[in-house]
Amino acid sequence: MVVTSGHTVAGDDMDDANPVGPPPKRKPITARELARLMGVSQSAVSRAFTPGTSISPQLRQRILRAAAELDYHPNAIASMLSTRRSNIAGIVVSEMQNPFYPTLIEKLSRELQRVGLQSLMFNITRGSNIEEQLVALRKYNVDAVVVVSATVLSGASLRWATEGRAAVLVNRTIPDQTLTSVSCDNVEGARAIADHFHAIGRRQVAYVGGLPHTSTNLERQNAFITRVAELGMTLTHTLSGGEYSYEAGYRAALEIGQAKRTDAVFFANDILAIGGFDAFKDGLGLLVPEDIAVAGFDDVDMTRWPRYSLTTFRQPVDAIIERTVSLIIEQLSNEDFSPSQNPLSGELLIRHSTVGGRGLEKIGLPLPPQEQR
Amino acid sequence: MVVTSGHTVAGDDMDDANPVGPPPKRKPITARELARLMGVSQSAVSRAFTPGTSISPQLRQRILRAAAELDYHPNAIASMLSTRRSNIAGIVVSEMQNPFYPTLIEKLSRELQRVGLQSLMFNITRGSNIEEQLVALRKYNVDAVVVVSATVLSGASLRWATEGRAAVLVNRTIPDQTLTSVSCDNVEGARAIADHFHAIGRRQVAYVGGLPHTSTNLERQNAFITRVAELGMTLTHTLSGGEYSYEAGYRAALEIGQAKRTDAVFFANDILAIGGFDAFKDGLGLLVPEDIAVAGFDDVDMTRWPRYSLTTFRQPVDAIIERTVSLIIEQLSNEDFSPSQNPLSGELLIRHSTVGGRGLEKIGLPLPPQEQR
DNA sequence: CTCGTCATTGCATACGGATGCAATCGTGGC
DNA sequence: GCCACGATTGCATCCGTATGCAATGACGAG
Repeated sequence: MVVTSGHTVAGDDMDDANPVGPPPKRKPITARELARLMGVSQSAVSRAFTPGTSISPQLRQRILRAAAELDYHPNAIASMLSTRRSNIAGIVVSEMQNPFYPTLIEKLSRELQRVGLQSLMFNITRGSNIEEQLVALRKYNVDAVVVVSATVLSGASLRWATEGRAAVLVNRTIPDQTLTSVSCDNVEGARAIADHFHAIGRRQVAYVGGLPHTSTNLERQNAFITRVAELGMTLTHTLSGGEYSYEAGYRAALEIGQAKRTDAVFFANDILAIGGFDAFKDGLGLLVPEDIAVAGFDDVDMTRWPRYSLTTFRQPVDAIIERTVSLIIEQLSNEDFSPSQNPLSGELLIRHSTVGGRGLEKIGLPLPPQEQR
Repeated sequence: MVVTSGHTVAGDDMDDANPVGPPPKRKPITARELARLMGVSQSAVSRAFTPGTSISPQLRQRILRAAAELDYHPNAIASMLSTRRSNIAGIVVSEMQNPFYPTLIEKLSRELQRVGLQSLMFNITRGSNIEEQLVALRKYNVDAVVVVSATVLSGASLRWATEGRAAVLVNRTIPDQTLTSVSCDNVEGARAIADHFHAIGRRQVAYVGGLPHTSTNLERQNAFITRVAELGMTLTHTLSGGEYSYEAGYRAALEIGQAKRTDAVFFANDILAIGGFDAFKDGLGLLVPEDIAVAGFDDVDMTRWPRYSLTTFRQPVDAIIERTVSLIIEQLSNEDFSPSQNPLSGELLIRHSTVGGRGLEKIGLPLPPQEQR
């Protein structure tokens, strides 16, 4: 048996001609090379870059300095393979017409980055094969999964996709509560809106929902209806916009406004509410809030625009993100971790769409001071 | 269990924030195990999952079936290490107040996913050490980088971060043009707005910019000013909002409106324009477009809301994304690829903020048919 | 019936770093 | 001056796949 180890560098010869250049680019320096150049072991290099390992401060410094000089950076892929930790969080999102979510995702991604997790986006599109898209989540071995997709995914899919890793559902739940979720307290919010309508003397109220089968929609709707009944108000309409869009809000508002027996409407989110607001004012010539009061949910930027000055229930975005990140960290470190549901308190923001000019004072520029960013 | 090693800890708080904790979870099945169970070689398993490899259809089927049964999926991390291809694109973003960008990023990420690239988000925050944040880009060995961050990053940083990999700058350029960029044709857009103002009889026009030193702002401003001069119109103001925000537009509009000698304003993006619109109407009681015409840039959703019906220059988002993705694919396959600048044509959308009710007919619902999505 | 060819499949090793364990070095105690 | 012990450092091996090359098998030509 011939053991021609080493020796012939490559099948160079003539068939070196490879027209296509599919594989690599200029190779970055590796830990081994750095080590060889410095006359130390590759282990030393590895340890120099790993906090809490056994290595003398001097050697570590020497290595770090040399690394900086030679532009060496540990290859994260290789680390992942040996440590079985990717330091990557998968963020599962789907179509978002609601500007609330891009904002949330950006902040979330920033926070995750701060604790050492990069965010890998997984866009789930309604049409295509969902299970198949989730396979990627598992293949990439992400340490954690944050699901910010209200729809599309079933509980079963989610359980499968997140099996064996840290996971948090944001603003959605699954019926059996086997997964940890963090959300705005929809019940609190919807009740607050109902209470507010009552407090300003409205008695004929309506609800306009968004995507029918989402937990956000159902929770807000049920809580609102319940509270409205408790307060002895009349529920004139319960509509579903079918989606969380401006047009859906506009359409629903036309229907409500034309019936002329409603004096306050709670839209399940701000975009719906803004569409409704425009329909009442421009489409039907009603006065807001005199003829009809309008409230939304989320507190997106636009609610603060003077045209709308929309009363809304602010989702505690920062708290949601903070809790999400800390729950993930906890799951990553605790062997035993049991799923929990985490509704977080929001805040009712009363603006001109429910309380006329007398009740609040417009300040020169669009934003009342306490709401300035 | 870990017995906290009293690590001397480099208090050198290079806050290498790493979520700590026991790495592993329940181990998924590997190719080797699958192979052993089936009595074939690990290579066979690998080949079964790699298109275009030498393996009989029968064996491939047998393996794929068994894999499905045992819930085996090739570990992407390990593949990356072997192939030196991560199939990941890094998307570099920074603070975005402009809703145009989240939308773009979502679509971009979806398209990249369609061609087999997952998107890893890199949020660059203005405050912190930028170079340090870019290191991650290199450590993760992303195959490609898409920069959608108008600001913050210098050309030098970008060149370093993207060195040796496919890269595309979206809606920004760097002076020396050593990197490929794809953007909306700002010059075309700004000229179109100027022409439009001229066509509707305006002669006293103003420009309101956003972030002063961004290429988008500079290009739009210069092209507008030039064209205005060519057409013999008077440029009454050239303001910089300082940022692309509603408030900045509002403020600038107050200043312009109070001077009472301007009859058309081009805002460098839609958010500025909407702020300006509200300032003119609510803040100053002017009529739009009768007293003053307002135009924006981007064509975000809100421009179509009936309240605003904002004339704007539509960025060819789909074309931008398509070109970006194809340029990336090209760079990934071509050894020699030279950077190019790719301005793409947009489209002037004339709406009511420049042409009164006579000129356009409002259709029942908010969106004129040809603009329905 | 024998040999060459092509199609499959297995074997061995590389990818770049992490880490258990052994080897080495420096020190203080006796 | 000798030995034990803790602090460092190096060695060898593993993480899970991909892939060049050799081995095996099937099949048609001569």
